[in-house]
Amino acid sequence: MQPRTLPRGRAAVLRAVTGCRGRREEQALHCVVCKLGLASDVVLATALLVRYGKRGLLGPAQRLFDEMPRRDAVAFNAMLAALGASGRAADARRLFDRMPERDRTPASWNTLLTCYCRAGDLASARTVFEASLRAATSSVVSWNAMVDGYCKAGRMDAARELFDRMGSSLRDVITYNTMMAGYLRRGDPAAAIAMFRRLAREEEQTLRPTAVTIATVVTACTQVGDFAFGRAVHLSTRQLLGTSTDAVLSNALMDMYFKCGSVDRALEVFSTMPGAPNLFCWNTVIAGLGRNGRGEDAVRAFRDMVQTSKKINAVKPDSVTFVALLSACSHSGLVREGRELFAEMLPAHGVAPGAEHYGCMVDLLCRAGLLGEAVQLVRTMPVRPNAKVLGCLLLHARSSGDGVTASEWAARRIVELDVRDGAAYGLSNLYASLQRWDHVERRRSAAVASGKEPGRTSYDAQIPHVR
DNA sequence: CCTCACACGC
Repeated sequence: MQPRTLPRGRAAVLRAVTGCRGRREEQALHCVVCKLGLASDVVLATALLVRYGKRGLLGPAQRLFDEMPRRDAVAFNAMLAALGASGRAADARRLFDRMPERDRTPASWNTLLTCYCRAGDLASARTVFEASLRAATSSVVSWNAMVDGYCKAGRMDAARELFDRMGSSLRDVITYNTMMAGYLRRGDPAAAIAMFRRLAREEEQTLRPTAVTIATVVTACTQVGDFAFGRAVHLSTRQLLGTSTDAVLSNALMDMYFKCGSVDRALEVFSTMPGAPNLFCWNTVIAGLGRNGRGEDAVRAFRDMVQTSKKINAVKPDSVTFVALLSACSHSGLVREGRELFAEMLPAHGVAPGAEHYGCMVDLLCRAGLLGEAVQLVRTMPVRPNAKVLGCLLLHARSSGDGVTASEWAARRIVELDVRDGAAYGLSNLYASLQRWDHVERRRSAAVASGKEPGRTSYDAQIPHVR
């Protein structure tokens, strides 16, 4: 049933639903839709369903779907995707089997395929893929979805096999983007760059890179440290893309420039990026300034973020923002600022300090020689101190004159840590370097006896800092 | 209105 009135209003509501972010906006728009008597509009209901589904709110999504007076293939697909996003592949399968026109809707097959991939059931995904090939409901999207499934499962060999089977006539730029992202995720940025070069070389006439392609290859350059090639890609972006950059690409470029020490170029990207910076961009800037020893500027950027957010669009600092910010204070020795920002986290910004934030503060206080205050903070913290926090304390306690009691205290807390925690196990290696053999023996035999001895961890890499 | 790709802190 199409509404007789408000056709323009309907279009405006639809645009608002597809463009909104944040759950409060969604709920408000849902109310507006109901109040305007548009709840039975399949298109609007589907748009709302998609929002809820992406947020993992399966209940409201299911209710919208159930209350639709009639359901088209798009509504079914949206519901399938919502189930998939919540890991409910079996429920998606049952809904798919109930679909009246599924043989003529390729998107449904692709959605089901993706549901299985997300649930980690690659075998079922492959079965759906092969069936869609036989049923002639497949398209390049089906191939890309299957390739992505293998990539996300870390099976790059299987992904590569499909990539080769596709041939240049079937592959599109998303196939390339998917493979590049897969290699990056597996920790092989060189292979991602090789893919990019192949795209540029072989598919020059037919395929154009997208902003995603450029963002991915720039990230790969950052990871291998090939800043020359990353810079070259940046300079030819306009020519490659034909359009200007987007927020994601700007973010990748800023990250690269910060990590190679080109603070000015990073800030230039920031100030010329299209639209208002989102949370990711602010976090990158704050972290980037911090890692380049520009703590004061990082704090200033944070203040800017909070100020501008009040006016235009609500970008609220999150947990990552404060890790970046407090680390920046720590690296630049900004004790007073760090303390103030830490104190205002929950009351002013609604972000509850977690173990990682306490870790930053302990680091900050220890570096400034305020060992007593650091111990006091760990003693009173509402979160269970983790191996990083205690390790930091122990590290600094040893080198300070009044650190004996702090050292003993931290040592006792460390012994209480869960041996199954990789970082906690790593701490026993730290003990080894400190000649605390008695503790090492006790902890190791406990770990081996319980059959839960983990492998070496990244924490080991921190040991050379101990002197 | 739906199905495939990308970005941040230790």
